[in-house]
Amino acid sequence: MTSYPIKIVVYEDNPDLREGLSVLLKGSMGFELIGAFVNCEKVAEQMQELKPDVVLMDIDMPIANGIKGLKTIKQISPAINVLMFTVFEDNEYIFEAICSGAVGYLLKRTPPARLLEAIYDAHHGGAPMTSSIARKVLQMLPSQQNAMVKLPYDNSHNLTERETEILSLLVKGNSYKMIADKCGISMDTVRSHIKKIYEKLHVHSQTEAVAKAIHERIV
Amino acid sequence: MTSYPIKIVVYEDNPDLREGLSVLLKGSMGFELIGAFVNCEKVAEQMQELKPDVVLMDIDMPIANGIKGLKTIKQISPAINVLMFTVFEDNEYIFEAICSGAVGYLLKRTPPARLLEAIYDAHHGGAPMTSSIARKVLQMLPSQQNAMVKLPYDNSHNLTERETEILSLLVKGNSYKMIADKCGISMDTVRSHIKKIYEKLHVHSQTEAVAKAIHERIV
DNA sequence: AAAGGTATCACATCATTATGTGATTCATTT
DNA sequence: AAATGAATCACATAATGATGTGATACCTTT
Repeated sequence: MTSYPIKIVVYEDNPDLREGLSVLLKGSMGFELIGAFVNCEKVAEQMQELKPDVVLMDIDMPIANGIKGLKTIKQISPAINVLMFTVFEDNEYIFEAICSGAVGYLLKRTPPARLLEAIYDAHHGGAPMTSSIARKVLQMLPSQQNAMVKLPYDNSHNLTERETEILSLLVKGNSYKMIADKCGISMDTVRSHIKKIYEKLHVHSQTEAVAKAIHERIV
Repeated sequence: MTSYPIKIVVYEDNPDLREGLSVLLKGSMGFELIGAFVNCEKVAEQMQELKPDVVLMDIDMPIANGIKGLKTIKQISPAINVLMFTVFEDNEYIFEAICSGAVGYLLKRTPPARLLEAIYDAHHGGAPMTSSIARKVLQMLPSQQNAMVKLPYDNSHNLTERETEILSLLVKGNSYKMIADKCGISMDTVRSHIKKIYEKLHVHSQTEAVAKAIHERIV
């Protein structure tokens, strides 16, 4: 799954920067630059031919820009990890890039060592980004208020307190015996509670009850 | 808005670690530790009295845990930047912490220099987190846009296709027999797959496996 | 005082799950 | 050619779970 060295393709219209990246990657153990292009016009063919592990993608390029390139790549080979690489912390682009499957977002002023680290991380299942970008990403997430509002416990099934307690212990993976212990009651009582829970939830096994409990936010 | 030095409060039940953080912060220019506590029981009063800029919050503490503490803090003083600080990259907690307004998520094995950097970032509008946590956060984002772009399920447990399939059938409430039917294999084979799944997920019952599968977005 | 719901416990039985050991086939990697 | 891992099946046993039928005690609400 993870290969060594990491095969990298760069899209970057600035010749100096492209050259700089090329030198950096060539001089670094474990990284192999297998292609560097000025824009994304032929990204589809290039991906199919080169099969890189990681793509470093400038956003602001003439003719075919990086967001477009990203989308094309994720369409034809979703497994390739694309790192966006840009001068600006531009919210719009960040949002679009992340939603289109970019795995990270780096600024061009990232020091070389961090850049290599980021490429490594991207290849190994991480999503490298600066903390200020991360903050912007977090702002796209449901806020705490929303979360609060969206997460009331559902008790449309009219479970009693005890039943809810036992259900939540089930969700946490406790056996009947463990529940009996934790609640200080007999296993038979646990049984009878669980029987009642099944009736109320209209299920016939622990598994179903647990799945329903989590999905419907009962516990 | 940004103050100097950065005033920090730590919640951490491990005395060694608490002491270590204390020494680190005292020895670092620009950082001032103004409080360190073993749990979040009195977090409300402490916040009102100390008014820190950044809180470093352990998650797994006895009596009053870090998620609870986080929620209390964001309720009474939303401006305080809370950094979660934990041993585990546990999806459940990450999701809850981020949705509750945590500004970052650090692992305890973060080297001291990075830790200071993270606190600095948190205070200056960033959201420091490791790239692997960032990846998990990305997975929480609505992957609107093309259905093509599917952010990958968490497969950090390295389940095979077949195992994932069977796990998802379990989550839907199927018994071994039903799974055997639907997959066209024998019950014994289902058993052996499930045994393997348990090993990989480090669980010992259907219930635990199902809970983990849902919480960690494995299926 | 009666009725209804909750929480508790017991006994019984059958079904399902968990765990161990072992084996075969196929494809991939070394 | 050998090693590895995935997927398949079999047999066996112990533990756990599902379901049924009662029963007692304690609250509320009627």
